[in-house]
Amino acid sequence: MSTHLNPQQEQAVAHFEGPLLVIAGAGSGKTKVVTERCAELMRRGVEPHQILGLTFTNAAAKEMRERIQSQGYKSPLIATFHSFGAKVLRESAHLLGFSRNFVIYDEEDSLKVIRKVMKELEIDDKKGVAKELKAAISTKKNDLGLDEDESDPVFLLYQTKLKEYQALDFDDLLFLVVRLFDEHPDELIRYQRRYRFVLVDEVQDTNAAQYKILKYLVAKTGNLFMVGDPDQSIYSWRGANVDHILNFESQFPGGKVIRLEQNYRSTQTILRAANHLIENNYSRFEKKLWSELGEGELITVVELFTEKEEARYIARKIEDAVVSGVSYADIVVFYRTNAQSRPLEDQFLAWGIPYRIIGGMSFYQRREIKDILAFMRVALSPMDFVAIARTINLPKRGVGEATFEKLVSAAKEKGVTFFEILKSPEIKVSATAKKGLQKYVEIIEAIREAASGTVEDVIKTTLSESGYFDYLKEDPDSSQERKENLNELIAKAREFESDVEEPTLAAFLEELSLKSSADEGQEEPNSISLMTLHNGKGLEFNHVFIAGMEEGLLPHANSYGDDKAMEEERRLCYVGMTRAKRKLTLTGATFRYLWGTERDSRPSRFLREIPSEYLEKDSSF
DNA sequence: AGAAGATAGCTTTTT
DNA sequence: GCTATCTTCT
Repeated sequence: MSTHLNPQQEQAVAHFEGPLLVIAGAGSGKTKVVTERCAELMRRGVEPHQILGLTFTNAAAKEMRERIQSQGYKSPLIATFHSFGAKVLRESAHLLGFSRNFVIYDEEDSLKVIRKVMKELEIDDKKGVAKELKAAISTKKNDLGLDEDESDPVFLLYQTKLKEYQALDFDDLLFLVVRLFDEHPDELIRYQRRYRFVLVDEVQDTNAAQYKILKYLVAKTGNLFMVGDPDQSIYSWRGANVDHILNFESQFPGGKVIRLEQNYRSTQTILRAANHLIENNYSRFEKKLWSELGEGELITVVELFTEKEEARYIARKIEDAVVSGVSYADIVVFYRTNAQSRPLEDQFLAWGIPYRIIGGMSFYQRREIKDILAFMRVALSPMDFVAIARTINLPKRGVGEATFEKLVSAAKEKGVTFFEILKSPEIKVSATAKKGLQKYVEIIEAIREAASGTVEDVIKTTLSESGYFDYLKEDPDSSQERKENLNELIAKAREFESDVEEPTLAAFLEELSLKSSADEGQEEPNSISLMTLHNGKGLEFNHVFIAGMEEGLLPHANSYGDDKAMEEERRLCYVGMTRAKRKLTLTGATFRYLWGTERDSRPSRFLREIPSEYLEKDSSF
């Protein structure tokens, strides 16, 4: 075994069978322990295909795979929960009444289904209602909070429609796996036999459905290796439940707990400050992080006048750091809300500081990308009505909503597919609509034909057959940028073609639908990073700025009066602080434009919770 | 069917 | 103040 592990790490790596919970504090070498443990299992003769590693993000899964491979081992299956769910359901969804060619709906697609459901149930589609209903369904699925005889008409109709469209939403990728295991024990046994050892990263973020899947998978062997940190639980608003960690000992009697408390990332000053902050939380799993990396510099705290001043200050400090030899890539600016990026971007542009924004609007959510992907989806999954509705009149070819609805109900009545109706000679629609529909069928069939070739060809066929570039010219302001994005999509397809063993169109579409904005663009190497605190988890930087250390922002005003939410805000701040290796700077503004009006801001309570011995006020401006 | 005007939103969002 | 979506008008 490697000698570069500390005793606790070594103990975790050496663990063989039975349940183990590793409480891994920030910067305590968590990834190293997980990958070493995988390697150690294989050294002991466990085959790679007997191991399953589960993560929350594609990035984390990729990092683990690469680290295992770099040690000369074949990587086991390391997947996100959702892509694992998709994999299971591709094998077994027929048992639940779904084709194995189901499509995966993202938030936008699902919302369209909800709006359709609301229309049919005559629910007034006021602003935000659809989103609320979607969120309620999402919570139900993630919390496994469904009654035996679920009677919510919205939920029932929504699920019926998804099945009709042969589509699953993100939550179904977990929820239906649970249902599969509930209802088909023989299927469960297959997976239990396949994966003798299960590892989970960031277990503090698991929701009830994910936890149930874990418990199912290891029910026979108990070989569950969980790594997480309750102090970094920042997704409870998405259904994550820290109790899964806190109740580990009662859930897995005889399970072992190991704490990794030595931090290899931050200076003592930063770490002690973060420790003091988090100790203000009541519900915790007590642990004490320590570091040997020296005291280092004090944490700089500055209150500027406005958000513009704040951005200017940060820009100046970045330039100072760069002049003294720090590289741009070593610097990050965190904020609580995406809206805060605007003034920062303005200043960085003015100062010529190269930056990139992580998260935010995803490439794959852009309209032109979704349009083209929708065409391809229809070619592959002719029941995908969300994609059909999106493309049938794109570009405009005289097929309006009324015509579309007429056709849909006609198909339902006659019990034939939508495309059969389109081809049937007796459809009674206007002449223009008829012509348009004919054209549409031609487009889809051309794409379907191209689908036996490369993904790149399919995209090119889609673009030319649909006349999409001409359509883009209608809006000259945006056409150039959208065109570039589409070329980027072609480039990604090419990349996919060379990276993947079986680069089918279906595989391409699945990969894209499970990809997030944070997975993109590691390309620009020498630039600072801008991101929300949520997106910072798992990362580290030499210099960390946290902007907007103000009441109302961090902690966010929506957490006032809710102790649990307030503690999560504190953890969010803690996560941000513990990203810093050497230098941490906390900034805020006295006046801030928010929603169009200027508002007074008071410094964040979290600043007062950090002992002043670790802080220095900067008054050099 | 389509486009211009009106209105209500607005925290985070691994997938 | 910005912008995504809804309504209304042609």
